[in-house]
Amino acid sequence: MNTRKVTSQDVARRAGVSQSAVSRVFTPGASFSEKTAAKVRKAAGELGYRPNVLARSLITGRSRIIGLVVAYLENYFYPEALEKLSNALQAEGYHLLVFLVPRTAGGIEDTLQEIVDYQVDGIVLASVALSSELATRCRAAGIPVVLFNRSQDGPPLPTVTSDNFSGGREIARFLVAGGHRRIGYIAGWEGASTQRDREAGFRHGLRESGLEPCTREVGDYQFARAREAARRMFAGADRPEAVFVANDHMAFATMDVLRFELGLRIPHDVSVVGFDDVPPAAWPAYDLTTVRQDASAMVAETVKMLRANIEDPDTPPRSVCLPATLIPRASARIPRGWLS
Amino acid sequence: MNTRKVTSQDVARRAGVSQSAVSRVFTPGASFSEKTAAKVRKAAGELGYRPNVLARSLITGRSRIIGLVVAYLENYFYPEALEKLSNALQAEGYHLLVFLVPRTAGGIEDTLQEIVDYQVDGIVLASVALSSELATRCRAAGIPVVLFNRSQDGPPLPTVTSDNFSGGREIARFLVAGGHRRIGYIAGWEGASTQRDREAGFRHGLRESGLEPCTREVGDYQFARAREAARRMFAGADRPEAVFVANDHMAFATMDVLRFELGLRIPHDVSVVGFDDVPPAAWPAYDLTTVRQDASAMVAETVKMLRANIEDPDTPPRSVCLPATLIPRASARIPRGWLS
DNA sequence: AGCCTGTTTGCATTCGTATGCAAAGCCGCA
DNA sequence: TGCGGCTTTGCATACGAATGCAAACAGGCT
Repeated sequence: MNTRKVTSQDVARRAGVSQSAVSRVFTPGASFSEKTAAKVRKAAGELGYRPNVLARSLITGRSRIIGLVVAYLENYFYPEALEKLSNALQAEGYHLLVFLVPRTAGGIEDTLQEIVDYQVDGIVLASVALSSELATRCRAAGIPVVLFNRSQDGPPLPTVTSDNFSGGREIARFLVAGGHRRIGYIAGWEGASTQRDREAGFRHGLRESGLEPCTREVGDYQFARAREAARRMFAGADRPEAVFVANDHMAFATMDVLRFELGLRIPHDVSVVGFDDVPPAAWPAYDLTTVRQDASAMVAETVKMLRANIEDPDTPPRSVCLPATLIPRASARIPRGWLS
Repeated sequence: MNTRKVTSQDVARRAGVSQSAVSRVFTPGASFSEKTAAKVRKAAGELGYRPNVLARSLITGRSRIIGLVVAYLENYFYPEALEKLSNALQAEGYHLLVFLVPRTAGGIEDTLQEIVDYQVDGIVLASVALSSELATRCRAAGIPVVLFNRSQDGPPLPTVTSDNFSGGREIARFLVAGGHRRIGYIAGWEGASTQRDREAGFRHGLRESGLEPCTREVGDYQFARAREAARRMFAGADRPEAVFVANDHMAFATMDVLRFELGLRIPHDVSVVGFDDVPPAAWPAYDLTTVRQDASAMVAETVKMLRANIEDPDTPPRSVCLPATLIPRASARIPRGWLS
C-alpha cells in the first residue's frame, strides 16, 4: 500500500531529535527530558508511529512471545486454560503463539523446533510430553519450559499439575464410603501422567479398604473411545456399581451410554465420577461428581514460573502440585455424612 | 546459559563460505550450488543452526504470524474453529498469535494496535466487531483482515460467515411444519451480526406462514443469561410450544431449565432448536436439533482469503457465505415427511 | 565566575538475516 | 584458446530499534 511503514527515524526527523531519543522515549527505564518526550510523543502521534516489536526483539533478545503447545482442544479443560493463560500473559505484556500438535511422538520434535525459531521467551507445554533430549536442548537454548498439567520423569523441569493422586484417592474413598464395592475404572491415554497418577491414587484409595477396580477399560481421553469402553464395561450382567472415568470429557460419553443405550439410572444403578470439573460437569443434564482442577491457580503458577525463569534462567525448576477438591454432585451416590 | 545463539555467521565460518551463502541455502528460491549447500548443511547440522525467524521477518517484512482475535472460548464453536484454523495455517507455514478481548468496545482498539505492533501478516477477527476506522487503519498498514463468523456494515471487508439468514428461516419452516404455532426466540448478543441475521431469517420464515415469535428474550450468547432468559420465557402458563435459541451454547442452558427446573419434556412439551452444531449438540443428553455451521469450510475459506490478500493486498474483499444445514435431532418434533 | 555532579543527548554500533550488484566461476562451442 | 551466456559467490548494505560511550548541557554550590 501507499502508507509506508513509519519508523523511529521518521519520528526523529519530524520531532527534530535523534533516533536514539525517540527510542528512549519508548523504552521504559531510559533517560530523557520531559521536553523532548513531549516533542517525540507529538510527532509519533501525528505519524501514527508504533515501535516495531520484531526489531526491538532482535536487539533485546526478548520477543515477549510465549509458545503454547497443546495437543487438542476437544477436552474443554484446555480452552478454559488457554483463555486464562492468554489473559494472564496479556496482563504482563506477553502473547501466546499457539501450536497444536497431534499427540503422536514425532510431531513434537518439529513443532518445538519451529517454536524455538520464533525466539519465544518461554514455552508452555500443555498436556504434552517432551523427550528429555528436547528438554535439554531448550534449556541449552536458554528457553524456559513449563509443563502444564503434565509431569514427567527424567531431568527436572518446572511443572504445574494439580494433585491427581490425591484426587484419585479421594474419589475412591468417596465411592467406597457411598457403599460401592464393585467399582470400575475407565482410563485415559496411558502415556499421560495425569492418567497414571489419577489411577494410582484411585487404586491406593481402594486398597485402603482392601478393594481394587473390578474392571478396567481404556478410553484414551477421547470421547468416541470412551463410549466404546463404557459399552464394553457395562455389557455383561456383572456390571460395576460405580465407575471412575479419568476425565470429565470421557465421563460425559460414559453417562450417555449408560443412560441412553443401556437404560441405566444415574446414580441409582451406577455412580459415575469424573475429573477436571469442566463447565458442562455442572450442567444439570450431567451434574457430574468430579474433582476440580483449579485452572486459574494452575495458570497463575505457570505464569509465575515462566517469569521467574525468564528473569533468571538459573532458577531451579520447581514442581507445583495444586490441591484438587472433590465436588459432589448428583451423578454419584453421596455417602451419608460426607457433606458435614 | 553458556550455549550462545548460533548465527549464520558461525555456520559460514565453519563451512568456509560467506554468510550470504548460508542465507541462500536456507532461503527457498535462492541460487546456490549443491556443493556449497552440502558444506553449509553439514556445518549447520553440527552447530544446530536454525535461521532466526525474527531477523528474517525484519528484512522480508513478513513474519508468518497471523493474529487471531477472539472474544471468548466459552462457546465451543470457537475452540473448534481455533483448532482447525491453527492446523490449516500451520500447513502453510503460518502460526497463530492469539488475542482474547473482552467484547466491550474499548478493548479491541488497543488489542488491535498490539497485534499490528507484532508485524503480523494478517488478522482474523472471530466474533468480534471492528470499527470502520480501525479497519481502514489496518488496510492502510497493509495488513489483511478477515472477519470470521461476523459480518459488518461499512467499508467492505473480507468476510466468512455461514448463511445465518437461511439457517434461521429453515428453523422457522421446520418448527412450523412440525405443527408449532406459539414459537419463542432467545436472542444472542444484540451487537452480533449472527444474532441479527439468524433472527431476521427466523422471522422471515415465520412470516411465510403468517406467524411471528410469540415471545422473545435476550441471552447475550452467555450461558447464565440464557438460563435466566429461559426462566422468564417459560414462567407463565401460556408458554411457547417451541423455542429457537440463537446458539447451541445457550440452547443447552435452556434445555436444562426446561427439563430440570420446570419438569418439561423435550420435545413432547417443548421443541428446542439451536444453532452451530457444536459437539455436545450430538451428545445423547441433549441430542439437539440445530443448524450446522461448517467450521472446516469456514476455516478453509478464511485461509484462502488471507493468502490471497497477503500475496496481493489489492485483492478486492470478498464476502463468502457458506451453506448452513439443519440437522434434525430429538430435541424438536420432526415434521412428518421432513426426512424423506 | 568556576567547579563539580548528575542528567540528556547524539553518534555509532549492534542484533541476525536477506538481497542488489558486480566479480568470479563454469560450461560448451567454435 | 577464446568467447558468450548462465550460475554461483562474496561484498556491502539494509531492515528498525536499543544501547555504550562520550560530549553537551543544566544546576547547585562556593
